[in-house]
Amino acid sequence: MELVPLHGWNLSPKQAVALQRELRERLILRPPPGLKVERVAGADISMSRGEDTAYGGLVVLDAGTLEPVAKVSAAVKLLFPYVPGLLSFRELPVLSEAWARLNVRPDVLIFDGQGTAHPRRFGLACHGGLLFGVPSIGCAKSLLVGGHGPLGAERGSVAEITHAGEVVGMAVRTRDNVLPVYVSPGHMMDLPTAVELVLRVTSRYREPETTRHAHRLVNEVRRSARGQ
DNA sequence: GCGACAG
DNA sequence: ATCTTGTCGC
Repeated sequence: MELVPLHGWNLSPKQAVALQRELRERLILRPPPGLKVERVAGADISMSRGEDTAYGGLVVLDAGTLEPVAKVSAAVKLLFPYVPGLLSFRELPVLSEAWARLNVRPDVLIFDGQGTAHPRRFGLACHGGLLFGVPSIGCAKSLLVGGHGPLGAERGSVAEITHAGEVVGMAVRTRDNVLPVYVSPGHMMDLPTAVELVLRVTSRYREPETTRHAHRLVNEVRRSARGQ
């Protein structure tokens, strides 16, 4: 699939922060009118302890059956360190390579990380959605910023995530009596739609099937690339 | 200055 | 993210 030319990746953390402040102005925090979700994709990366190579992958699922219809992966040398708040600069170079190899366009892409639930409202899902030109959602396993009140123990229970007086996302219980996931819109998305979609692609496990498939894919790719 | 801190 | 054994619970 096509990439939207945004910028290079050889940046300092300082430059990355400045870029986030610029790029966030381009975000559209509402879904395209009449959005029909027939294909949902997940993205993830994997790496080994002392290695500097990252493996990135995307898996597109049929939204009705949740069966994979396309898988792509790539391996790239890591350029950027892990800095809380700047995760996209570490993960998107590899994911871009994988995206370029994809020949099926998903209607929505779910990232393993935050969307607007970010100190500058520009998490991985926002950056990725903008770069790939696709509606996107952030679905993280833990919070980066903000907090939320209690939520019911049943699947479907939610609680607003607030930060600096703003509602930036939603804690969502995807399974009864299991820790919630943290959902926030990325690009071309709003919070209610993001929550609805995450629940739609989550069934037997805490995390969306998209994320689980992508996670398995990149780990398989890394294991089979090991030693070569 | 002190802690918190997606993956 | 990754490194790892056992263990609690449905």
